[in-house]
Amino acid sequence: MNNAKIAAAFDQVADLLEFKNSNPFRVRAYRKAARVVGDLPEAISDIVSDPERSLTDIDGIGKDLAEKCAELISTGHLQMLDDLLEDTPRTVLDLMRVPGLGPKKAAAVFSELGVASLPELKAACEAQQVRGLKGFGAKTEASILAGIEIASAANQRLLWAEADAIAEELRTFLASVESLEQIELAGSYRRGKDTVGDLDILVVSRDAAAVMDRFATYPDLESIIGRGDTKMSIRLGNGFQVDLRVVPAESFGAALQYFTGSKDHNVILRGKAKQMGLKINEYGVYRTDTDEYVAGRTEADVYRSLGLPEFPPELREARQEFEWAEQGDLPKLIELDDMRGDLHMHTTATDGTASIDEMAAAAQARGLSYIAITDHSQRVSMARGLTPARALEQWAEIDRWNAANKSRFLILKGIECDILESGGLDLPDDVLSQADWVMASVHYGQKQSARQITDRILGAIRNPYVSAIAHPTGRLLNRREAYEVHMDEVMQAAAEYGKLLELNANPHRLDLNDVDCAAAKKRGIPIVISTDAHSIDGLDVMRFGIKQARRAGLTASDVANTQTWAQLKKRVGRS
DNA sequence: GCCGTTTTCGGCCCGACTGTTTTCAGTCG
Repeated sequence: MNNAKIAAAFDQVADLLEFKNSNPFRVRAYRKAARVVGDLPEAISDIVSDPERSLTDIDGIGKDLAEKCAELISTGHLQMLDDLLEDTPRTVLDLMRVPGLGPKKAAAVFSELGVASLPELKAACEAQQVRGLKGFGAKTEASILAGIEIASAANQRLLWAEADAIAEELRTFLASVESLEQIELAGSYRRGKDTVGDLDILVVSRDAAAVMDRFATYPDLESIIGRGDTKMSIRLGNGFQVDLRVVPAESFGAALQYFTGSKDHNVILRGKAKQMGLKINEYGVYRTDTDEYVAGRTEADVYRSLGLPEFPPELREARQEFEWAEQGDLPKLIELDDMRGDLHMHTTATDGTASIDEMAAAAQARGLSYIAITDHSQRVSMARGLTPARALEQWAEIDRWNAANKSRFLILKGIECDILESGGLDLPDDVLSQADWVMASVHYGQKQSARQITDRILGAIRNPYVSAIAHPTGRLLNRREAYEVHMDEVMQAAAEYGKLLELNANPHRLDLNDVDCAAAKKRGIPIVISTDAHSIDGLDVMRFGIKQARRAGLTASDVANTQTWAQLKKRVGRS
């Protein structure tokens, strides 16, 4: 029972309690516990089994939730959740995914009409039964009907990279409004979350109506959800929602802070304001007693008025940022310019589309001073993985390239060596020993048990020629869950054997995730951020990895490939 | 259900918008 599963159980309890119209603060307690457990950079089970420690030391975990964690770990079940599920079928939770249908209205259709799933809801709307309920009308019924399709869509969240493309397009589109003075995107997009549920645009304009009119003509607009004096929401063709808010200039910083969130970060901020005799909303910071405006023009002003540093958006997750600020050691987060090398990429030798020479030129053009060519090994037959002979042949070619190019740019002889299903590596040690840089990764047998997969990875870590584990959990965002793996054991071994872990910057992977990267940092394991490029353009995904690294609180010194190869070489045991 | 240099009880962030109302509840972020 890992942290993610405990968090999922608590989240489900929160959903069901909310549906049952329980005390909203109790619901919030479960939600907060789910988040705190999910964000924790160490295993709950480790804390439970340590007699010196107590879960109640974790903020948001009291006596009751500590016991529920212990119950989940020892039995694999939560009696309370099982009981709740007996009262309420799991499918009713789908009802609350319909925009406009919250817990109250969902409960009403369930208890009054016996509607327990999206298809039943659709039928009830079409039979015009829903409009008869108290608090419902024909318009509500119509909007529910329209919303069912949105709720049925499997993936509501976009990859950050996809959201980024839309965000930049919208920014350009709205920038042509003459009265527009400032524009910024907020929300989880600005915080750099790996997936984004919607976009929040903030603008300052003398003429709000002009901005909204322009917004209403956005080419990909599917429907207008609502429009008021200061707020307008639209839905795009892909179902993605975009909110636009027009705020006065003296409130821009406060609004940006407010709508960037996260919600939990803001709750803490408000609490702190309250203690100082201040109140804070999206219009600014005000004195509680006199309502006098204190700050709001810039985010820095808002935070300063509360005696806090301007947190980078990526850190605003109510994890450790307030603690860091208090101790005065908010980390100086890594930036794209800190990167000196890229240690994971493919060429035409396997499934890439560019040659070694082309990849080297493209990497140089991007300001890097070294790369590792890491084509697949033979087991990955679909990609024509390299046999020992072909690997040695490629490395000889790289030697010739380095000899011929007297520039300071360096190509490393690398390999992405498959960790076989049966354990062990896909290439013999006498071949691996001739590489400068060996990444080991799991591609097959991802459905094996956590024990099997963990042992395979531990075996790779113990191999003296392996430098790093690539995409350590195998997840593909919106497509495939991470395989089962005991990450705490992997990290312990990585720390012990001096091996590195990858943060794969491909926007579909972003693997390790932010929480695991933070855990690695805590254990002193260097992270290598790499693009896994299969083409020249593939080298440009580095910035997505940097975003995620920042969310983990990583600095340049936590990331191995901010160093020169001469420095890094010592770390990975090459002489 | 959590939490405590105002507290072990009584708080727990706050405002915009919509639809159904006729002063407000529900939803959302």
